Amino acid sequence: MSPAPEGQDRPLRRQPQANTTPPPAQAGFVDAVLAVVGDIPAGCVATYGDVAALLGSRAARAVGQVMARYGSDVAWWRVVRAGGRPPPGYAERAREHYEAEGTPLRPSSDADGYRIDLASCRWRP
DNA sequence: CAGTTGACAGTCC
DNA sequence: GGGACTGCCAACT
Repeated sequence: MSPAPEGQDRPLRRQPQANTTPPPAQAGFVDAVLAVVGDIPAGCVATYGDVAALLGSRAARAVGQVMARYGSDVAWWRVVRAGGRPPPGYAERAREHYEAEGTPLRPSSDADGYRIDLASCRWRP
């Protein structure tokens, strides 16, 4: 196929926020992340990079920040890292949700003791 | 206003 | 197959 060597991807142009006076906190990025996470069906998971990509940004880390602060109101366990690994420190809590929702897990020798089978349950918009 | 942080991803060795 | 560095973006101090 075409090599498409175009290095200039211009993926960007985040949605303009008409709101110049953010009341509680600019819910622009936050609301977007929570909305995407809320769209993930039970039994499926998405990576931080996927969520960020849906927002039109590569800010995978920013997504994690939102989850850390506002994730308490969403299914944060449905958002995992690349490689199908749950967030460090939350592996046990996430595992409870995965088993409850029927998310395909795979045994692992990692400290977490398990891994998410992204190949089978990676959510795709 | 500038620097630091942070539940990451992707590539290179 | 695993480890280290860099890049990216948004919020916090």
